[in-house]
Amino acid sequence: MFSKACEYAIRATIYIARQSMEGLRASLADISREIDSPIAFTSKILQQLVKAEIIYSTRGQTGGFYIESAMMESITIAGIVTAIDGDAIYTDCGLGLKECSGAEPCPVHEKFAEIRESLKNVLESTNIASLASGLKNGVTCLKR
Amino acid sequence: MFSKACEYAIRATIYIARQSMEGLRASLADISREIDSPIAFTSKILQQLVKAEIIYSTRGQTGGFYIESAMMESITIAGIVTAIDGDAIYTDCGLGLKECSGAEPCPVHEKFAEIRESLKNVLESTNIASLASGLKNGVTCLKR
DNA sequence: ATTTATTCGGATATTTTTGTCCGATTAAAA
DNA sequence: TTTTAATCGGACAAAAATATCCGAATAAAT
Repeated sequence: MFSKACEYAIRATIYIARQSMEGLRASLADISREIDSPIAFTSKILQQLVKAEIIYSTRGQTGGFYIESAMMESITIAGIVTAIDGDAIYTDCGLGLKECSGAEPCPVHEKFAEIRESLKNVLESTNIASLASGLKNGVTCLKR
Repeated sequence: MFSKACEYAIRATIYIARQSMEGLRASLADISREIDSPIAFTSKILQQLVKAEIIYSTRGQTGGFYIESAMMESITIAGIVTAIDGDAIYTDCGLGLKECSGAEPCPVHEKFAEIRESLKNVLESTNIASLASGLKNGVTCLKR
């Protein structure tokens, strides 16, 4: 469904949020260990998230990544997906047609429009704060 | 959502069904032209569909690809997706975790299970006969 | 000031997906 | 029987996604 990069991005953001809830910064090494992802690749993805202003970073000793607590409820899965994979998953034709639309639809246009709509709703209504809480509770996990 | 290979597979199967409805075989050249896909790559994909017994082929002059009319209603999008992309889209964790399950869920497990379920329902309930009819009517199209 | 621990950015490598080429095989038509 | 038009199968090529390496920049601790 999502690219590997996007999967790592979502998992990393949830972990960073969990740490930020306790006032802690997360280093690249921490994140990579806790979400079980390749460290150098994860670094690139975190940089993309920083540029998209979904997470923040500071350099140097005691540096790391964090999320503003005020923002936690407004960061959605949808926002992360858009930042990393773009919005193809919401907008592109399921059969790969460039000009597929209501006027000139592919054979599965109507059915797929429904699915994409419900997917979009779920991703937009799911914020990082709630996911980080479940993680803190030990209800959910981010690796294996 | 699907791989390019799978998109071509679905479009090709619909076109072949449409032709088979009129008792015609479709050649590789026809298919590639009518669904606007790279011909040699399409050839490989058609061979996979033949092996999966979703479509049939005959060699030699006047040969080509076709679908048994008795089977048209039982060939679903879901079947084609499984043959080409496997069932990862129905079964794999949305965040890429290997052991994600109800017992040890990732943070989006419940929400994604819903989406996958509704996707699966749509793909399993959509047969090729109905899609080919829409194409024959000129309501839908397979290229551009 | 120097050391240490961190992110940033560019170049490179590997793997997977997508796509091409071409000869072998098949079967109908000439 | 030869030619022609088609699928099949293996090797190869190109592009995209995934992943690694390493030095530069930064900032706190020593």
